[in-house]
Amino acid sequence: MEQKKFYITTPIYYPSDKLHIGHTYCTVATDAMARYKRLTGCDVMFLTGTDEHGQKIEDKAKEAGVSPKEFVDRIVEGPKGVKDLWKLMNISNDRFIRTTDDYHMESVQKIFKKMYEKGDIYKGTYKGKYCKPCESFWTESQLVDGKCPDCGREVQDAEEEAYFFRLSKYADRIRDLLENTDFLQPRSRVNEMVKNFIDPGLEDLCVSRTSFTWGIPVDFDPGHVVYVWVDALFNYTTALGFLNDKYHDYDKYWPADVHFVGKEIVRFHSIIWPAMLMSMEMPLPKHVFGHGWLLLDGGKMSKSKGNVVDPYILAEKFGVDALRFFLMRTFPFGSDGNFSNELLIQTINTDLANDLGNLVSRTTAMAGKYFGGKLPAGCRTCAAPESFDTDLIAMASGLREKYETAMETFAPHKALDEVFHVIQRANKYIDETAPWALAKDMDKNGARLAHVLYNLLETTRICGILLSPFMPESCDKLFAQIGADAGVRTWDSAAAWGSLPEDAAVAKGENLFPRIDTEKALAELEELEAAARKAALPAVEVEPQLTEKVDFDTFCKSDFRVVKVKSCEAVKKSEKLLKFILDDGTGTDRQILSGIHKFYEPEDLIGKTLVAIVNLPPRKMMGLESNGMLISAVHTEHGEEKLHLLMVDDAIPAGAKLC
RNA sequence: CGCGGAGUAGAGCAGUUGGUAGCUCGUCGGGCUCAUAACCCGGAGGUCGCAGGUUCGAGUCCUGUCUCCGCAACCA
Repeated sequence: MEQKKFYITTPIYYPSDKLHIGHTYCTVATDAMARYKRLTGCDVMFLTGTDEHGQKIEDKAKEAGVSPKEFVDRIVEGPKGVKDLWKLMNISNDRFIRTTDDYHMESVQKIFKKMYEKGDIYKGTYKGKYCKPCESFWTESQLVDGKCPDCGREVQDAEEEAYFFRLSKYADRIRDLLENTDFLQPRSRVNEMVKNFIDPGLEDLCVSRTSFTWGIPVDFDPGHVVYVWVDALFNYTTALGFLNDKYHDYDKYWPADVHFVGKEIVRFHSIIWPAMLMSMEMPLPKHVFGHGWLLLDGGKMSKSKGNVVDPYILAEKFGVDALRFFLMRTFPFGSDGNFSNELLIQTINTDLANDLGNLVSRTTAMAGKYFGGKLPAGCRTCAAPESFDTDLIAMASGLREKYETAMETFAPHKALDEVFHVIQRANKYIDETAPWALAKDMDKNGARLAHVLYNLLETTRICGILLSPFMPESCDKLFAQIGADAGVRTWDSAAAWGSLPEDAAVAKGENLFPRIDTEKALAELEELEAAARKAALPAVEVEPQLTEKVDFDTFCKSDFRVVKVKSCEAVKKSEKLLKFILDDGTGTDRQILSGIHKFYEPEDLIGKTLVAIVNLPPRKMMGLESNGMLISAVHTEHGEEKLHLLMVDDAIPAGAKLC
């Protein structure tokens, strides 16, 4: 029998910033699906990647003072970059495409040309609003109060020459595809697409730009670069070797079985993408699934709100598998979900620690305690089963089918729900059978006890198999503890009750999922997140230099002198102020007050040689007179204010003038 | 009337084709002691946003209405 093919993709992410928990959600879901399909015996191709062109990245690179390529290289390949994150999350992608890869760029140029030659791409003018200072084009709808959304200045009508794709030509076929097939899922997204975009009429789509250069050049018309659509969407085919020689699996894997995408890009994948494929006379992907968003406090995550969740912190703190599991278990895949640290910890404690982890722990502990880790022969069968025996066995035996139904309809949360029903049933089974009571008379009940434990191990094994796409590492550990070797970790064996050998070597190991102290963990998380926010702020910031000039005479009127600290103490009832008595070389003590207690302890400053301006008019602070001001250097580090008093060589005598 | 989604026990959420309202946490009481102070059983707590309608019967279909959220050319 020929092996079934399964081709699945994530969106290619836009590396203008670090990726967050939302991207992780989508990629973990795709990974779980890919692993599930591999488990069932499919020949799987799992693709992810990055979409690296466009104005925004060009701008960001400029800001950072590097070339666009250097900029995206850092985010994609660099430490804690995209690839790093997927490695951390144990993502099993077979390929990773970057739209700046040579083979992809070459293919895109050919595709663009082909559509042009066919007449589906034509040259026209792109009308929009132009902001001269920002050098950027905006559409009417992007404007804020009719003004440039970036700088708030007036915009003017402008036109630029551009290529357009005849999207309108395919409107009827797209409508049919959406309304009369299960191409787009979940079904609720169909209405949204049809009513929003098809009903009002599809307009032709601008597919090239001249206003920026960071893109794939249109090879037959210098000055134009391919705008996002052709460049980004066709990655799903170029990564298989379509119109290039880098890979050779296009015929094998295309069309894709499913594209997993976020709901905000459903439009591109359910309207523009199939239309372009129709134009190219290529087969369409079988499904596009638009999953929901993770929300924070009911609103969406955004950089500007400063509420993005860092997957690195969570994975390091709670473990990769726990995080993967949480994302898939908690939120219905098609709709939005409310993310919170509390919910994450609660899910880990309830499902993983209390239910699954504890089930494995108590089962393996009893197998060890009562039978030395090896059940006696004959434990698989029971002459007179109780109703709860048959109940448990029936549930576990039928689990794979329910799980499969859920997975095939892209409902991983339901699949996991089914698994945990069985796990809960198994915990109940322990209470019903009370193995510790049986163990009191091994001669009489030994065989019965062995059977009970076998049933528990077997249930655990089946659950382990079905959980392995979600938590690969942890399930391996689980299998090792219950003595399930490779032969009984298979998809087939998940529906075959009794696959576990009677003499499997059971060995209680470390707790698979330790319980988490909620209060403590939340506090620590908050600290970590605060630290991360701080680290994200610029390392060092200094005040911009003044542009206004000061004439020399004015400057000379400021009398800067070297002074020595004779005494220094905190001013009573003041948080900030220090009172200095200084030797300024005149023979008379000078008193200066300075609000720097936050940075210095008074005793540390006695005897130091500082610089002060001495001809400022006297000023009262907290009832004390200050005659002058000590000179300090100030800057900001990670958003925190820093101050250093200007300290000079102690060899300089008090009163020396600075000029 | 731009489009879409959501409003269900104290909190967070499930509820394919209409048929006795469920889950997790919390709370109260009981059981057990193998286990990660975990596990098992039971109780209290909801007029399923509001108002109508269809139906023998509606959280589930229809109409109206209120509130919240998202989208409206590239934030998963």
